[in-house]
Amino acid sequence: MLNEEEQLDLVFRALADRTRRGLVERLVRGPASVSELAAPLPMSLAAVVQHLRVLETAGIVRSEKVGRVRTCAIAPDPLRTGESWLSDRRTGWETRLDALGALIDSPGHNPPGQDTPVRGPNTVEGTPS
Amino acid sequence: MLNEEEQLDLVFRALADRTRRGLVERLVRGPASVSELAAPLPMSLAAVVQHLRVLETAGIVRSEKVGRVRTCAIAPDPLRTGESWLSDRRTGWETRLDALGALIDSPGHNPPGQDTPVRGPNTVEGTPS
DNA sequence: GACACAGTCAAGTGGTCGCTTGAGTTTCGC
DNA sequence: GCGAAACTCAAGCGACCACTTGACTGTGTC
Repeated sequence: MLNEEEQLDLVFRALADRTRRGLVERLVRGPASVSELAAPLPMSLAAVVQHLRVLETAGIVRSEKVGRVRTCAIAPDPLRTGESWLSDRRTGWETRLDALGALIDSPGHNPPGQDTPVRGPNTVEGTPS
Repeated sequence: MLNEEEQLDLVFRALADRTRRGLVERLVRGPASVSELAAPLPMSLAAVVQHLRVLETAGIVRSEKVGRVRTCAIAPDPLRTGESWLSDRRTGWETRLDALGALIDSPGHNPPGQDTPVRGPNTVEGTPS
């Protein structure tokens, strides 16, 4: 069990690497063995295994060994976690902007120009006494 | 100008850190100065500035200096980029699963059991001769 | 003009990352 | 049984990361 912050740490960190995103893109098209995943990549098999371990620790990939072959597949839940974090922040920002727009459109209000630095209604929000 | 892969590298790397995600969450609620952002955090101001630089390099934050105060704000486009990458992979995986489900449901088909290792219809996709 | 505020810059440090190499181990096909 | 295939493990290495400290620069206030 790991909380949401740890989960996000692992997921975003895992996806911050191009090789690992490539592995995810490949696995989205269907499961594959470690050797199949490593074949097109310009690095050692051991390196690919390490990348897979990062993805598996993040929960993005799960794998199962049968005989001498380890088969890997996507587990999409962590992707959803990252996606909804991003979506929540973005929509939060958009609704704030909308509210700000409504405020500016209200009659008798003097809207700031483009030369004015960007400032919200709650600039000193977290400021202590 | 930087291509999508570089953009994703920077965005996911920037969001892989808890402190930086915290800065984003704060900035979603409205713009703030560097000192305001640093005040509640248990680290030096210089460290916060470094985090902000990472976010700004990723394009997630933009900032403007007026007088001696630098005011930071969210720029949501990179968040969208990350969000849609995640969404595309996830939906890609889901549609593949749907197709697989339809295949299994088709009459006369012998579906694999739970004890069978996970395998798609295209396991040997990238395998060379 | 003196002083403090808000930030900037540069150097340094311990830790982690991505990758390699080399030496196992287990399993499959003959 | 024997050799090849498919990993697995561990050590090592250069680069990068998060953070600190200390010196410095521009800006507002008295």
